[in-house]
Amino acid sequence: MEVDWDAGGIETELGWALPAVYAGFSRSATGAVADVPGGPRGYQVLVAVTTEEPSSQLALAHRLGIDKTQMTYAVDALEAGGFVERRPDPADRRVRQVHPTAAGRSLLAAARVALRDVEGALMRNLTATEQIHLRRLLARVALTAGDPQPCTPDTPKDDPRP
Amino acid sequence: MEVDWDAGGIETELGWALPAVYAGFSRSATGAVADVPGGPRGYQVLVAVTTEEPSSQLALAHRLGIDKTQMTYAVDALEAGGFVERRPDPADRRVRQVHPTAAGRSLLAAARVALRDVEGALMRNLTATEQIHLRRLLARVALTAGDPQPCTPDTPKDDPRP
DNA sequence: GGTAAATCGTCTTGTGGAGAGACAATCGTT
DNA sequence: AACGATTGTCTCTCCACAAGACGATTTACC
Repeated sequence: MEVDWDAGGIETELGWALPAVYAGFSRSATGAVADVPGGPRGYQVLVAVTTEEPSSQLALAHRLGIDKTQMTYAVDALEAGGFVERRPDPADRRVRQVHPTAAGRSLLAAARVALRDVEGALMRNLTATEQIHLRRLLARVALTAGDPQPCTPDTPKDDPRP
Repeated sequence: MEVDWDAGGIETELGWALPAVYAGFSRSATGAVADVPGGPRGYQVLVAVTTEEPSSQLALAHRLGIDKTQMTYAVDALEAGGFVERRPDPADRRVRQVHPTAAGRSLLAAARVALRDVEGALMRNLTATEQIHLRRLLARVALTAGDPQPCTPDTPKDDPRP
């Protein structure tokens, strides 16, 4: 179950490991958040609206990296289940602030627990410390992954081959 | 540019970081391997056939995690460009072994260099050591990510979502 | 030895999600 | 009050993906 890093096989490719991990996570996570209306998308919306200041659906969509048209469906599903509610912004009646309800907060707490179990199962051959490291490294990369190729002339050109 | 890990925001979710990193990588990598017929899929096939023993297309598809029908298209595109060739297996004439040509090996070498640059740009706010750590951790998780839920007796299996 | 079942690779077809565009409602500016 | 800009929703199209069918070939069984 070890990887030969000098052979240059398919395991050493980010283009193989990243989709593989993502596919495995999606498969498990979809079941873990099955109770959340809208599926994984609805879960993300629920996390954002409970941990951040209320903003417009458009800003929310841009932050979560999804299309604005899909945001409509996700909020529709959550609102139909009574987990969030749309409130017209008193300052700008075009925007609909999305607020979580008490049921939404409890649903999020339950889903979070189920998701943590799934994530632990996904990274089961990593130690607890390594899991934390992987989470932090991924989050830091994701922070700049959305920017479309900035011209960084000072990018270190050293060989990142393990 | 730092993450507040105690707030439980969206940045702390694997379900946010993983798709974000994967989307950023796909966007950049698609351009880096644009010269490879078949795109990213063709690149993966090229890596596999040059670093592993020749096997059937079906085994190759299962190893790369792609569908057998797509493997046909990928090999078709690579063969049309003269980068791989199908050889009938002398032991079993049903299977077609996929062998790389000299042009395929040089194309792979060039694409690998371009891909390493793209990957370095993606992880540009990580040190070289951290990049190596991330690669290894991802690869180790990916090794078991394909197995469908091996030993989690406390997870309810009653959710076959469509 | 002959026949039936199984396997590999290819082709055709259906399906689901994702994104672009249009449209009504609303705000800011002049 | 009039015009352009922005937000949220709806509709449409496109495309990647997978399931099934089919010919070619091998293996198992009688």
